[in-house]
Parts: sequence; structure tokens; C-alpha cells
Amino acid sequence: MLSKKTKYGLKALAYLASKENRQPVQIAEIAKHENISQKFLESILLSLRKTGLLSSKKGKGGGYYLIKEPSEVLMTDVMRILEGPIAMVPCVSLNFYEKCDDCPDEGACSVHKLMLQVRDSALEVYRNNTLEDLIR
Amino acid sequence: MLSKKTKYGLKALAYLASKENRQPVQIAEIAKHENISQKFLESILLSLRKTGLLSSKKGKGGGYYLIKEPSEVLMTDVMRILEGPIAMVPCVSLNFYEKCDDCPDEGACSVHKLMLQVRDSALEVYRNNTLEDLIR
DNA sequence: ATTTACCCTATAGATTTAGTAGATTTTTAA
DNA sequence: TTAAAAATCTACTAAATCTATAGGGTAAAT
Repeated sequence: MLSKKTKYGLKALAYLASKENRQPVQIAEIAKHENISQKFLESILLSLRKTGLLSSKKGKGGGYYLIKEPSEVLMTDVMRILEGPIAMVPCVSLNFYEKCDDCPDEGACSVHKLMLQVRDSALEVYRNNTLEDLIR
Repeated sequence: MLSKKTKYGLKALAYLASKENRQPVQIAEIAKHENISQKFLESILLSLRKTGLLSSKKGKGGGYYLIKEPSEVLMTDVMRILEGPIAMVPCVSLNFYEKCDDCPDEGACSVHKLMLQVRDSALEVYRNNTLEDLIR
């Protein structure tokens, strides 16, 4: 299941990308337009800023805005920031690899084999989509 | 993330499939061989029986066994039983569809569009794998 | 002074991952 | 025929973690 954090984060990014100019957009405006709890969105946008997808400006006329062009923002990066590993088990994760403690031999593991395929297929989708692709 | 329930269920099914004959295999044997908490596995196997993937026999010489040949068991069915919907959001689910309450227009939703692609790619993997594919 | 993002904390509820205790059914053996 | 043993089945409980959100105050820009 996709967490609401990810869902809201994606919607917020798409909303920012849909704006012609790169003027800051206030949290309240995004929250209202996308039907998101404003306080929750606040923390999501913060994490997007800290990981380098967004920048912000305080005070009047402030808000959040995209750093890069939408066409430069890969969904692999967005998903990893919002949702975490793309792999469904740590033992097939490229960026968050961990050995299973119950599994003596990864090469012989049926789950490993299946989840490798699932990871690769998901990865291909995310690699072929940028933020720009989402808004048309 | 794949739940441990699903992971253990897959391993148990693969173990049963790897047995040449279709004699019942006891919970304890599966649990030991796959490093799974026996009591937890018990409830997982029960749900697999109730959904028609396994059958069981009580008493001495009893245990669980596959109803169908491993090559006849599609991973789409297994995953839906163990993990639930394959889609990451209900609004793109084939078997568990639900409308998002925050989303006025599915057709215009960026999340919807992306998650459709992810669902289709995962579905293709699961459709092209049977239990037999997992054990070689 | 006003407006906005930023930061910290708490929390209710759900889900996950088990553990405990016993009931039920089947087979085997006395 | 009866009793014991072997296995699944059922129900209840509980700890731990995660999720989604709210509240209240701080810092910075205008």
C-alpha cells in the first residue's frame, strides 16, 4: 500500500510542477487544492526540501517551489524519498540492501527470485517517468 | 514492504511444491526448515487452506499439502491471498477497487496515472510466474 | 507587525507479529 | 473398546511498530 505521505507528496509535487512560473506556493494553497491535512503536508514538504527536491521561502510571498525542471525530476528519486525502498524486501534493494536473518542462501530463495523481478519492473516504470510526465 | 506473513507463506508454498510426492507435511517441519515461528505459520497455512490453495489432514501422518500442481498456481492468486491487492492504491485495483475520497477526478490524478503503470508491471510479473517457477 | 515556513511533541488508532491455552479430529496401540 | 498420541483448528491476548494528524510555539522575511 502506498502511504498517504507518499500520495500527498506526489500530489503536491505535481501541483507545483503544474504552475507555469516558479513562484513560491504556500502550504495552505496546496493543502486546500489537493484536499490534504495542512499540518501533515507541512512535514511532507519539509522532508522534500531537506532531500533537495524543493526549496522554500519564508514570510509574505513565501512558500515552496521546485528546484529543478519537472522533466529533470525522476520518479525513482521521488519514490525513494517519500516511500523508501522501491524493493519489497531489503534483500533485493539496490539502495537499502539488508540481508534477511532467516534466509541462509539468497540465491536459492524463492521469495528473493520473485521480488527481484518485481523490483526491476517497478524500477523501469519509475525510471521512465519524470514529474513532467505526471502532469499531462 | 512485503509483510512477513506473505514472505513466510511464499516460502511455505515453495517448500511444499519442492516435495516430490504430495504427502502431507507437518507445520513443524515447514517451520523448522524455513526458520519461521510455528504458531505464526499455523495461521498463515490456515488462510491458505481456507482460500483453496492448500488442503490439510489431521492426526498422525497429517499436515498440509498442495491441491493443485505447482505449475497451475499463479502468483497473482497467491499474492492477492497473502498480501492483498497488488495495486498500491485502491483506485487502480482490479479486484479491490475503491474510489479515493480526496480525489475529485481520477482521470486527472497524477498518482492514479503513475500507479496504473506500476500495477500493470507488477501484474505482468505475477502472471508470468507460477509456484513451479519459484523452485528452480 | 504580519505573514509565512520551521520545529517539537503528543496521541489515537490501526496493523503486524507473534505468544498462550485449549478444543477437535484422526490414527495408533493396548 | 478404550485410551493415548499426534496433529490441526480456534480464540484470545499483547507487545511493538507505524500512520496520520493535531497543537503550540519559534524563526525569518517582508
